[in-house]
Amino acid sequence: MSSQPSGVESKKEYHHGDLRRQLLEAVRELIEENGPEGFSVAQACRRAGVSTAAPYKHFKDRHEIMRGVLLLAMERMRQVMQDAADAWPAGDPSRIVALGQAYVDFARNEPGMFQMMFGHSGRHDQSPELEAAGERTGAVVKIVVAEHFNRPVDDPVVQLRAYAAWSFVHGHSFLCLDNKIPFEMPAETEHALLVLVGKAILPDPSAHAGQDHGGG
Amino acid sequence: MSSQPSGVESKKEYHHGDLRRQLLEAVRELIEENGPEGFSVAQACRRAGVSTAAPYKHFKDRHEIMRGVLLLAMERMRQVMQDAADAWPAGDPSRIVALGQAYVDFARNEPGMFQMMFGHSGRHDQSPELEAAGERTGAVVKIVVAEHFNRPVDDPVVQLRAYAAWSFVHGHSFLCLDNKIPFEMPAETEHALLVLVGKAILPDPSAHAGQDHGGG
DNA sequence: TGTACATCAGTGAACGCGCGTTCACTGATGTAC
DNA sequence: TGTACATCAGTGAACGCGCGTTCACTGATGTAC
Repeated sequence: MSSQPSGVESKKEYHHGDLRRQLLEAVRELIEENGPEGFSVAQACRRAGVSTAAPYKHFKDRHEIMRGVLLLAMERMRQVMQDAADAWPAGDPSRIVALGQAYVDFARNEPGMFQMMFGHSGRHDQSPELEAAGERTGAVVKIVVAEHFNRPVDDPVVQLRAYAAWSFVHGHSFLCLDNKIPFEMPAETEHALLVLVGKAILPDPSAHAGQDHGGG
Repeated sequence: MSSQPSGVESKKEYHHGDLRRQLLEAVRELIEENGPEGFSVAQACRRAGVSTAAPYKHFKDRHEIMRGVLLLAMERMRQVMQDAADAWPAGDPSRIVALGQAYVDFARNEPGMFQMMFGHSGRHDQSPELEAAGERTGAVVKIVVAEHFNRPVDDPVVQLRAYAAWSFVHGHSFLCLDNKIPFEMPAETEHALLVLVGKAILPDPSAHAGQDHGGG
């Protein structure tokens, strides 16, 4: 912030001043427009208004750019999920629904990023930082589920149920993006679906205990 | 079959005789090895032992090759799902679990194809034929769920519950491929998970009626 | 059965393209004195 | 405050690469007579 240039945006300067951030943003835009894999360093340069050699002052190579983009996206996702959960008091079942809704909404708002983060992984650009960011996001879900069941976070029931819930919203997100939903689903139906599956996978623990919550 | 050459495999002939099929197989292999997007027409030609111009006697362009590959994959998927369901009598709850397991197994056995079919769609290669094949696959799920609830296939309850179940196995499949499962999951735990979620999303309709199965 | 010929399914060389990355360079900035 | 200079963040031209596709061609095959 303090090292920014004088603030005259339109004035073309030799030193860009904010190129790193602007390249990451350009790549993000390109991916949203053309899909994951649908970007090139050269395109991002054109968009940022610099030569194709400029990025190499800030990044080792193409993959390091991608890792930067993914890291920011993962942090955005964690943030919207955390905010959604925080909108309800701890222990309220609506917290879980809100969390799932935030996940699906993120996928819908940033489909390119979402597909990049989950549809291509393993193959491509990974880093310890990115993995840590992913775990921080996963932790948000686990903590909310742990509160729901009033059990520790590493309890097998919490682990399994949290994973089951995540799988569901994850799958639903992908199917949304792929236009694979075989019927009309307005927002209120989607909400009802999230409530229905939420109740099914994460039943109120106080209701009827003694079921097989088991983990193997 | 009947138009095959004399059967001498190693003999190099001017006319290949089975190039179309062999190109599709080469592309499938390349995608499994290098991931979706990780293939080129040229590589497939090398693998099939023909010049890079040869494919254009059988396909209009790259996209038509892709569509061919995807169509075969979708049909394989439908087949394994149908077979898994048919291994149990109609109405048996195990039918649904077997269907889900077949879905996940397909994703694990053909990760490249699975990601190609679902992780990149919309953007790329689609066709009415492919869409129809996808609907045939979806129909397998819907029919089994309809039998389970003893309701017509187009009943809203069937539609919603079938979709919920599909979302779950779909998400689980993706998370498996991405190595995102945050704990150990041996085969029996996975089976237990499928049973658990199956029961939750598709409860025995004869048990306690009158719940909100609703569709928004 | 033998021959003429249309058709089919290959070849191999070439094309233009956009890409990621490197290179020597240059202009602006920050700092020591 | 003014100047010398190291450093930093750009430029623009060039590179080699693999790609999808086209082209004129050629050799094998099937068929009519």
